[in-house]
Amino acid sequence: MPRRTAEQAEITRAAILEAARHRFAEDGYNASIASIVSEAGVTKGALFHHFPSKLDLFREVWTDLQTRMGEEALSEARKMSGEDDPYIQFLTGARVYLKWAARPEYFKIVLYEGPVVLGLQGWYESNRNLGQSNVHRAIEVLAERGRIDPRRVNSYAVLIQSALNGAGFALAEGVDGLSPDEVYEAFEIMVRNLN
Amino acid sequence: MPRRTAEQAEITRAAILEAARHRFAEDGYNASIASIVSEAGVTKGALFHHFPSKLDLFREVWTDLQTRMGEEALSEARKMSGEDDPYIQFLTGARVYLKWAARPEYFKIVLYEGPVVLGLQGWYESNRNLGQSNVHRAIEVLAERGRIDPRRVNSYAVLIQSALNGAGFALAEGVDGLSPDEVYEAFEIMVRNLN
DNA sequence: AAAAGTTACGTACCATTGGTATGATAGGGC
DNA sequence: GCCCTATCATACCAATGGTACGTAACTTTT
Repeated sequence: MPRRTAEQAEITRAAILEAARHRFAEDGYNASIASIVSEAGVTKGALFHHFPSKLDLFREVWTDLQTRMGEEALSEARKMSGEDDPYIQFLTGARVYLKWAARPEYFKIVLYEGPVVLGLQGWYESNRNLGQSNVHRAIEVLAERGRIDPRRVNSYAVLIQSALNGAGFALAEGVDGLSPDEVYEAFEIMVRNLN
Repeated sequence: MPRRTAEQAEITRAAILEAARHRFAEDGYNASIASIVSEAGVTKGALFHHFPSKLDLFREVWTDLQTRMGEEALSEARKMSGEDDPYIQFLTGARVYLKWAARPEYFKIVLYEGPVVLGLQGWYESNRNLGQSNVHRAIEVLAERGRIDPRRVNSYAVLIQSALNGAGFALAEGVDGLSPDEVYEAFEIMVRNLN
């Protein structure tokens, strides 16, 4: 019984996306298409009608998660302080990020499988657009305020971004029983002590 | 013409390992077995005789690279200072690590594909054994010397290890045209300023 | 030294899986 | 009411990891 209404088609598409998110989070990218369409209650025909390839499907799941995390970070930063101090925004963003990193779906899909599946350049660029730019801007602000050596802005930006990234990994993995708050506190101190 | 001498067999095995390292570094884990045996000049039979599965082959390539990097770090640390100060050893290890991280084969196989292919637990454990233990020990030393708050040892260890890891990524990617020395200097300052 | 057993492969085949080609049916524009 | 096309379902294809089995040479046993 093909050719449903446009509304129905949208539901189908959403069901596939959701199922894909579940399966990818569970089994990584080698979750089979069969298992995805099975969970979504459709067939391969529907999937390949809505998405050109498995990779595109993954990319869309990835983008969706990234977007939602970014939105939460932004709205949180806005409500946090009326003024828009990039440094405070950065810290708020870091906090939100650590929270999301501990969520299995976000962690497994965006942080863990994402880079390898989507390729280095794509992932790194996206990550830079989302995170690194914030980090870089925050470090620059510190340099402008005379708190750190301007020549080390680029290096610091990379190190800080990486520390945050890996902290997300460690939290998701439950290393040493660390909590997000605990790690965030140490992170904040580390950044504050740069010079 | 089967059943070569044991010496010949070892050559075959080494050829497969080397070919696998090349192919994995080039195309990642989805480098086909066919391409590996082709480059090695043998057939699938030889490969599956020497290695139980593609995954085991990858793991062996991975381990080999890790071992060689670790040995260089160790020998470098030994020749660096007669005494064995864990903190100096840690810094030396960091330097060597950054150098290796910029090498395509090490980067692509160990850092990039490794975690996803081998699974989180395996990679993380291995990584903890190799790097994190050094990092953790170094941070502990800093705590013992009263330089940092002992309660933050675990958090700092994760953050520092991650910063180093990601710095390796960034260097291999050539982000912002950073050089290993430059990043290492910033890294050293960052660690020194912890409290 | 000949037989027996094992190692080191090569070859043919199998099962899974991403992707495609084709077809069918019903909703929407004229 | 008719036609076009969006929305799927089904049957099929190609690539790939892995296995089964064969075979010849080295090693050990007697």
